[in-house]
Amino acid sequence: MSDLLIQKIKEYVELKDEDFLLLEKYFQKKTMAKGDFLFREGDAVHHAIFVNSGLIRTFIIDEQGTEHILQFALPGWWTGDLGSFISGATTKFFVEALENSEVLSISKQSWDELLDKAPFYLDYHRKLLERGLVAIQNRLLETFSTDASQKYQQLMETFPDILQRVPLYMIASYLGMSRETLSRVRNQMVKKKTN
Amino acid sequence: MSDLLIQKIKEYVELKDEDFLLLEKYFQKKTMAKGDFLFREGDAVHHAIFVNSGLIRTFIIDEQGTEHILQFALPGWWTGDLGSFISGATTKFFVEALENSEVLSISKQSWDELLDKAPFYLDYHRKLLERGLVAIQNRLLETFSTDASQKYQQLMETFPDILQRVPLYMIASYLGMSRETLSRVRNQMVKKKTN
DNA sequence: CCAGTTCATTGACTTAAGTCACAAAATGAA
DNA sequence: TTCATTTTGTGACTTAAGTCAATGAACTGG
Repeated sequence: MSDLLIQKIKEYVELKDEDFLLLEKYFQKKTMAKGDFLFREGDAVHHAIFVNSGLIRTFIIDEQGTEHILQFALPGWWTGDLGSFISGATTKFFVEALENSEVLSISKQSWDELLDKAPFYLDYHRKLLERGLVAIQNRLLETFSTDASQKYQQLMETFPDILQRVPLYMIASYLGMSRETLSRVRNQMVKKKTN
Repeated sequence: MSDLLIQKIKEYVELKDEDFLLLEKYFQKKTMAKGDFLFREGDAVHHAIFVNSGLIRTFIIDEQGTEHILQFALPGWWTGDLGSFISGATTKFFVEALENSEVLSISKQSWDELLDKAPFYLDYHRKLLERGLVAIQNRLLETFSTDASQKYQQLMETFPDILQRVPLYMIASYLGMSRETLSRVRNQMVKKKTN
């Protein structure tokens, strides 16, 4: 079983020994090579995904053919498409491994069963949702109230590790700007520092 | 007790008669006149708010002094600041009644007790969070992939009622554009229709 | 270790949206 | 109704960011 998942759950709720024995049954380990897709636009999403190691991104492609990255999921994060997972509708997302990765996969059916049987899991899930909602709210407000340079600096502070691991054009996409703009922003910052 | 809250909960979970007797104890009715603030930046937020009637907005004011509206809460919606409510930190939000309104208020303490005692409420809350997270994700992706005109048209389709009830400069703020831009977008749409 | 791709940078130009200033409507309180 | 305030609309101009195109750097897989 994934020690990481157990560790993460413990950050939110109390876990007894028999509790994480229960978890074993529900999750399946899956390895992904860099470039593998977990699913693509149009797929039905019947699994929730927890990242054990590696790096996964979720993105959409809009009508103009432009990619927009919604999330970079590092170890300890959940990823996938919550909307499709709960509604059963086909997804608009692509989920791709940016590095060789290992994930835990749980089917919708198992998920519902687990929520039903394990109060601690329900509680964990709820707290995760609460924090997730707050985080994405903040991200939305940030897109409204900051310019390109501030967005980049903010990212550098909150997820410095991501900058080391993903190409800059993906960072730009995540921040909602063109790669050229990001390039210029970075350039400006270097100039200002050396002054 | 609020019939609306009960009705809303029933949209998500099964409710027995004794269940909504329980609810009575936890919520307090509060009336707000147009222009009243429920709380402001810097306040500690110890209550969650359910809108029974009227219209409430939540917004922040950024460093440049510009307002950014995060939400218009119509009857049946929850509002406030989830982040501060769960963490206890002071808020950056302003919550203001745009019309004379009636809300239900529940303290953090009661909230936790209710979640603990009433499994149906936990379930309702969880499902609400799930849908809320998906909705705000979609809003974020929309800000990345659409121009001013598309954003306005999208809003017209999803919340036509709001347009009747709030000044346009607030709509503009909600959509993340200046009031002048919104004015021009609307003007263009009229011209195109009459052609 | 080389060839071919992928990625980043830069300059020139375009464009969508913002800003400022003012005027015209609309609203609403006395 | 009237007067003051709030809200909306418009023109002129600015600006941040996008687009296009070309070049160079850096990986990477055989």
